[in-house]
Amino acid sequence: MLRRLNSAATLRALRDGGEATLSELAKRVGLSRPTTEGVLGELIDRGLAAEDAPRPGSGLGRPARRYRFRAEAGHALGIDIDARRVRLLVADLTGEVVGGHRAALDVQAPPGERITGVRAAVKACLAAAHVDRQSLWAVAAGTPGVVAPDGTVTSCTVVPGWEGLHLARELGRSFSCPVLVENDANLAAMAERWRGAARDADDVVCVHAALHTGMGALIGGRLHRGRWGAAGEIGMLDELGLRDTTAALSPGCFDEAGEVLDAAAQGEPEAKGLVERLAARMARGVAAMSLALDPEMIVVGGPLVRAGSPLVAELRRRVRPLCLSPVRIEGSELGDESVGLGAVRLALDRIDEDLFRLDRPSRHPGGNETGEERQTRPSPLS
Amino acid sequence: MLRRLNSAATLRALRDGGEATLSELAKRVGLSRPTTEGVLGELIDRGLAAEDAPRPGSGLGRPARRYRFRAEAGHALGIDIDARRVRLLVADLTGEVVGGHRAALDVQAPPGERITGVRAAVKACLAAAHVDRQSLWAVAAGTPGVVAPDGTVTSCTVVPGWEGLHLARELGRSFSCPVLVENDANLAAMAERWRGAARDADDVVCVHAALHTGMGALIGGRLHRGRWGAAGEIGMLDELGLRDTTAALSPGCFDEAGEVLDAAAQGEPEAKGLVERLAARMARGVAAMSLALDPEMIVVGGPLVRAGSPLVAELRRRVRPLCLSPVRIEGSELGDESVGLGAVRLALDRIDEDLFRLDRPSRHPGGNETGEERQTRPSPLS
DNA sequence: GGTATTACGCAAGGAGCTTTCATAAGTAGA
DNA sequence: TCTACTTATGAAAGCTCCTTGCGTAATACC
Repeated sequence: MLRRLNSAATLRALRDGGEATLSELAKRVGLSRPTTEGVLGELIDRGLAAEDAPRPGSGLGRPARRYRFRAEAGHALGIDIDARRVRLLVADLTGEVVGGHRAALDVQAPPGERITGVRAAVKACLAAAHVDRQSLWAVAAGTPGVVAPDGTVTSCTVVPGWEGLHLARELGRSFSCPVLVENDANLAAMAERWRGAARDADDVVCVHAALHTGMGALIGGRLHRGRWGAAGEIGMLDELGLRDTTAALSPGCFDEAGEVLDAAAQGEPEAKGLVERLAARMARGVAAMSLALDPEMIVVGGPLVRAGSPLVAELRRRVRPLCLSPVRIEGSELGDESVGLGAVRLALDRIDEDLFRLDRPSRHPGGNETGEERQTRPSPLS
Repeated sequence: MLRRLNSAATLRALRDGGEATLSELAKRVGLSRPTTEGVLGELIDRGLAAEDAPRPGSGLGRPARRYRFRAEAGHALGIDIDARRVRLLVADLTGEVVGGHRAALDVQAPPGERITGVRAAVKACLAAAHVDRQSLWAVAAGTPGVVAPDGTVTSCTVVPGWEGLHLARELGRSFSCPVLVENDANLAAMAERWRGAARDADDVVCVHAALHTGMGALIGGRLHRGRWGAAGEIGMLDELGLRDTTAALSPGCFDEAGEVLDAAAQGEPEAKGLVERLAARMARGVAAMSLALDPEMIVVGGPLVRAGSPLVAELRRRVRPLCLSPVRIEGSELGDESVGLGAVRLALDRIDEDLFRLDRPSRHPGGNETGEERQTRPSPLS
């Protein structure tokens, strides 16, 4: 009944507002103290809250007992898989990153081998962070390409053999918690809104400039995947200049492109010219997305963005005249962690969904699922 | 408290499920009969429910008292203003259209005169439908051009002098209820999802083919306006072929374009060729939107769409190969009522927002507002 | 006209939240 | 060191709202 509601509200207040005394918490939630006390007892039983040592000398009167959200009760794992490497981040329930790991992958390796590499990296990551596998409540992975709602990679040009793989199911074998798979640009967008340049924007587009430039969009603060997970792939239209973006810098070799970027960031004129031409080429694609969605801001990230690179400034200069609205355009500050961070955020969102659902308050979120289920609105019972 | 919740749930069940007896309603909502009884009494006091005559002979036992949603308690008015005419639709609280009206407007008339014309049309419409002005609980108007969140027309190429007008405020003077203003393509999208071709789709794009072709998008079943109300204006990019779409059929004259459309619908070869060429030109723009959003379906409507016109079929043929996903493309079935119907739906949504909000159950939704307020999530109190 | 059936209305019971009051556990000052 | 003040705790009483259960009312069928 309505105990659920108050329980969820209290949990949220405790987590988002940080450690608090009973009275503080009661005021924060808007409930009476005895009720809050009861709810807290329940939360402690479920392992989601814990009592801290009281702090003496912090004021007049009897010292209040202090309670905190037990962030270490569970963890979220974010995985960023691309053609050449895998990056992992583990975070506790507040989103505090408690460990990470990275490992190289062979570009030409077949999918099975690639998955094996990911599994090994996960093992190493969890060991290093001293996080028990049972303590993982959700896992999310980002990959280049289009990811269908059920977690299958339906289209991917940059990872050989990746297409058609039911990645969510494959990864799911390693875990006993929900495993989500998502397009990398989409995750980058989530990361930018969570901890990046788009922190207070509800409608965000994230340009993920890489081999092929994809984009992710957050609408109303929520990820927009599209019916088949293909939202943001506007770069498929040739005339918009988002295809083979790396090749525009250096036809053929990826590392060479990196050198061009570094040189441009240092001001080397010829390299700068190349990057500026790339920006000019990409501008129509970014503008098309901006006109389609009219976002509050656009964050430009991905491997092709280096600190001090002229790419962002040049894009800003070229895109804005094409738009109707005064959209903000900023470079990413998250570097190459954006996708991994976004994956963590996605996993945390999945955990929250379980934690705050009103129909079934479980101590430990549900079992293994190899896909995403449709959102269902809670029943309006008493 | 939680009475509000049950009250709202009961109201919704009564409205969406139709007339019912007490026990039926209780079962529908999941509450006990006495509780439902109490809630219903409250709803009757608020004028939102009424008791019907019992139906004798409809079964064994004592005849049950029957209750119904009082749809006539309030009304929603939808206004469709374009360069040449204004169309109005009035509906009751269930969305049943109870009246309509249309009037011509002078294309060259200054905004003041245009507004006066609209006011007169509203008066005529309400009189014909026998709807009292006080009975209007919300009004929505659609117009070509970009409409800012506060109801100002910030950009409009087809209605002279329209740009910069605070249309929501101007129209608001005539009413004592909330007045919303929205882009016509956006409203068309809402109409298509409500009563048109996109009835069961959550992510919908509506192509509104007119002088300038704009698009509206529904994401997750909700209208996506964008930060400045400019979402869908992807046609501003020249290379996408959505600009001056009418001119492509007949440079100069609007009526002539209509003749071309009629001729094409009847199979006249030369006209058909013109329309097909137009579709080919528009295909990239529609595909761009489809790639950007990956909608479940695209509905093609607007003045340039006639029954039997080759435009829709040709667009379908040209757009789908450019997309990654198997998007459905259908022609509108709503004709020239789509914008007006969408306006009614928007007004009804505004009414629902008041009717089902949990913090303040008012008999009569709030006073005059000349803009849209930001959505605020209900407080999580007990 | 009697009986079976279904709905209504009232009363009792229970869950959950709030208010209130006495008590406990500290700090500040004499 | 003792007293007064302040603030938190714990238990009890009271309120609201929902539910269950029972007796009564109104109709159809035989």
